[in-house]
Amino acid sequence: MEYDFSAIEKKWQEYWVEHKTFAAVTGGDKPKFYGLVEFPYPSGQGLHVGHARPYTAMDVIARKKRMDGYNVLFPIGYDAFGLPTENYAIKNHIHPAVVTRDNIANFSRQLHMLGYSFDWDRVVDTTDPAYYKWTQWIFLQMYKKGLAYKTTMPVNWCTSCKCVLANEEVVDGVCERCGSPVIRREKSQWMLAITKYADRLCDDLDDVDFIPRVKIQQRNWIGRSEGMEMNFAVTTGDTLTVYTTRCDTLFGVTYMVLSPEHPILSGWKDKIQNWDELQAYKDEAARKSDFERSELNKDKTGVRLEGVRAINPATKEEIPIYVSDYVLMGYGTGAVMGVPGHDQRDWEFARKFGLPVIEVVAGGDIEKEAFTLKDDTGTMVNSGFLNGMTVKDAIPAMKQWVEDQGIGRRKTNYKLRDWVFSRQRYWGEPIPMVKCPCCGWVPLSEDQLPLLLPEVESYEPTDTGESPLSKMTDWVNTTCPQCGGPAQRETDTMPQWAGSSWYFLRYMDPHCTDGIASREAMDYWSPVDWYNGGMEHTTLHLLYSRFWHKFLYDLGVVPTKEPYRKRTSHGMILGEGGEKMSKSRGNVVNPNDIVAQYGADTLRVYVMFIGDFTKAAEWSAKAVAGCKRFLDRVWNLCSVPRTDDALSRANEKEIHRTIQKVGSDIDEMKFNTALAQLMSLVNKMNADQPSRGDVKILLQLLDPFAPHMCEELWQIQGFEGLCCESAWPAYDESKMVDEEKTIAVQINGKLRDTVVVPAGSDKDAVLAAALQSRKIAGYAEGMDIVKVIHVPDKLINLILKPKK
RNA sequence: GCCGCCGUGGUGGAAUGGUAGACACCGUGGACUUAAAAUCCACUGGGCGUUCGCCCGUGCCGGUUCGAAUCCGGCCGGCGGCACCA
Repeated sequence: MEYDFSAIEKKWQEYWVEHKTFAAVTGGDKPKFYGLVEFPYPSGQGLHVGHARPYTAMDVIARKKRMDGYNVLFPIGYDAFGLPTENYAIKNHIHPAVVTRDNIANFSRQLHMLGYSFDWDRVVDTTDPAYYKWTQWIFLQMYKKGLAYKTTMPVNWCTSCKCVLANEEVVDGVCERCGSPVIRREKSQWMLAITKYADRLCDDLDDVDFIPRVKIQQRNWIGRSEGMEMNFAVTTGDTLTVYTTRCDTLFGVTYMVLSPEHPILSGWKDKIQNWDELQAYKDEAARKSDFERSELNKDKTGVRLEGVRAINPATKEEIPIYVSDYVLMGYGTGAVMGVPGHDQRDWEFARKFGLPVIEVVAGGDIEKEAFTLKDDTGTMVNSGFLNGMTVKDAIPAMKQWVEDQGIGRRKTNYKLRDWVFSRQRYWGEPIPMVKCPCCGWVPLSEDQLPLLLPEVESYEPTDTGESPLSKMTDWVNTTCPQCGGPAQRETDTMPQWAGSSWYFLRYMDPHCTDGIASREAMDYWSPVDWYNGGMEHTTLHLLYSRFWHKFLYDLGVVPTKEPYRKRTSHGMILGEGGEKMSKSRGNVVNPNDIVAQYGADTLRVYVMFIGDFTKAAEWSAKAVAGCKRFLDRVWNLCSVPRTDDALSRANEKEIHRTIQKVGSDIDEMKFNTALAQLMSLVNKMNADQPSRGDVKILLQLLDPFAPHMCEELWQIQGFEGLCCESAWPAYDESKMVDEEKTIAVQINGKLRDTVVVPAGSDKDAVLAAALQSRKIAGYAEGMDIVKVIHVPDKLINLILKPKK
């Protein structure tokens, strides 16, 4: 018989809302648990099954934690600023706030429809002025501490969005969001000095429980390297500073290379004999985007400076200086020492320009390729006082020598760049800064916050690269907070990452009016105990929010150094056929359709059963139906009156095992095997009719996955209170043991038979039983038993040799 | 190029040193039905042989071990991240 899922699910969803069943209360005696999922961007398409997987997973965890006796905070909100809404507003001439309101209403309805146990009194919306007031406040604190600054720099400009992008938002030379080409433009931008936190963002990863992949990717992105800055004397009389991680190879330096943008070049204009050639090369490099420069990495280009040479401080020999675009101005000093014997790029460059290649570390074949060391092997040669040393010893020895000579110093470098924080768009948080002709940039005073977005007639971005706000002269023209004279507001807005960098703090106290959240609430709920989200946010949102949190920690605003104790990640749900779901492929599954056809509980069970949670999984309509069949079986089993509150003898053992397995599997996010175990238990109960006590435990164990149905059946069986508020059942290991065990019998490591023996039988007893087997006796005929390996209750392996 | 992950039936996947394929999907046969759907029961890795067995089998080749999907080395293939970062 099928159950009436639509009536049952509606009934319990309304009950939970009306009774605020899942409202979190700050404080109390219970231990707290704060489970977090990434809040959605409320797009016009509505919720996607891609949301359902991570949301259901954390809902299962949150529901189980409540049954485990935790005080659980499981909140949701909307990351609602952003381009799609703005573009939709432009196209349809609707205010983005209206679009946002409608989309949020739709998302909210869908999230309720899936039965998530969110605390609906704590919903956060980043576009709410009561929220973005505090986003602006954090920006002002950063400005006051010198972490927010405005500078003119080449930026990534998306030709379609007509907007600046952060480095992290440019993927393969195109805009991460719209796929249009990204070009370089000089623009004045607000920047956040995330690089000042680079070391802590790296080091503090040691103290958090993030999955290794996330830690590796963050460390990779930060790209810390320990090396030296070294000064090379130049024949012009000045010095050239390079950065290197391989100072041990100094004797192998046969040339220098400068970035085309290196500022020292202009000072050498009258000394460089081939200036015209150099200028032409610089002009060409300037026309290329970073992407083009790195894409053309097959063939090295460059210009040799005529009339200027450097001196190798180790060999005292004069060496040529080149300009080449493989050296980037943005990393290190914009100048490198060329060590062709031991750096592959230098090797290629030297080959192309006919430069000498000197071996200073023996062990490779520098005729064929550079001998670059990965594991500190090799011995120093042709290197004066370093000769005979291992590389491991040579590096500190050379560092010491360079410092003693006063020609260099130890230096740490990072790939991480400061965060480009301005966007030339309307639908974002206004940056609360005023430009005064007398005072320069002046922050708004905190009592002026929130600085509201003005109503504009058109949200169209401008081709000049100015925000739509720049046309709002009434809003732009203001007075200087410092001198009171006429001044102009900043018209750029913040990127979408701003609002999401601290939203988890707001959930702790979402209606707080005198701070981002009350100290009491933050002391109680911090840190987030478990944050699950997508790998695509590892180098963006996750890094940015850790940075903001550390800044707030330094201000004394938040109580912990790190925002998240534990971070896990889910795999994507792919369309049928194994491709990414997308509108253009037409393979998008809408949760509304699945819920209408099978109910929310089936969708929840399916997305948890689909496969390993951490890996990508392919949608299968057939398998969804299988999950519905499972729930129908549960319904049929549990909706008939049952008697006897004790566990039935027939099912007792399997029930205790299931309690243990489902509990540990949920804790480890192995939802698929938890459900497999529950399916086995249901199959068992179908064979051996369950008692009322059996049914009770089944409902409790299944409740996190299929909460509506379990709650209904709980009521039908007449159990007290709510199933979701009952205590997670305990298992008794002594009730799980088998009296008899089936033992695998191997001959020389190959399985030949099985025997049944009493549990806990010793080696001799098992051996005796094995030899009783006709098959085993047949194998043992005419053989000596040389050795017997016994694994208690599992296996016995007889090593046989022919009798002499 | 560097870093990381992965490779198991027709399919999704279990099993992380001890009976490979749990659980499910698909498929086949049966029961029920006037019939179909639904439901229930049985079978379901490949091959040889048919009461009962035997051989092969976790991308490929080797190694360690009494015993390897699992550990180690080397290939092949796929996915993700970073990428002229000195």
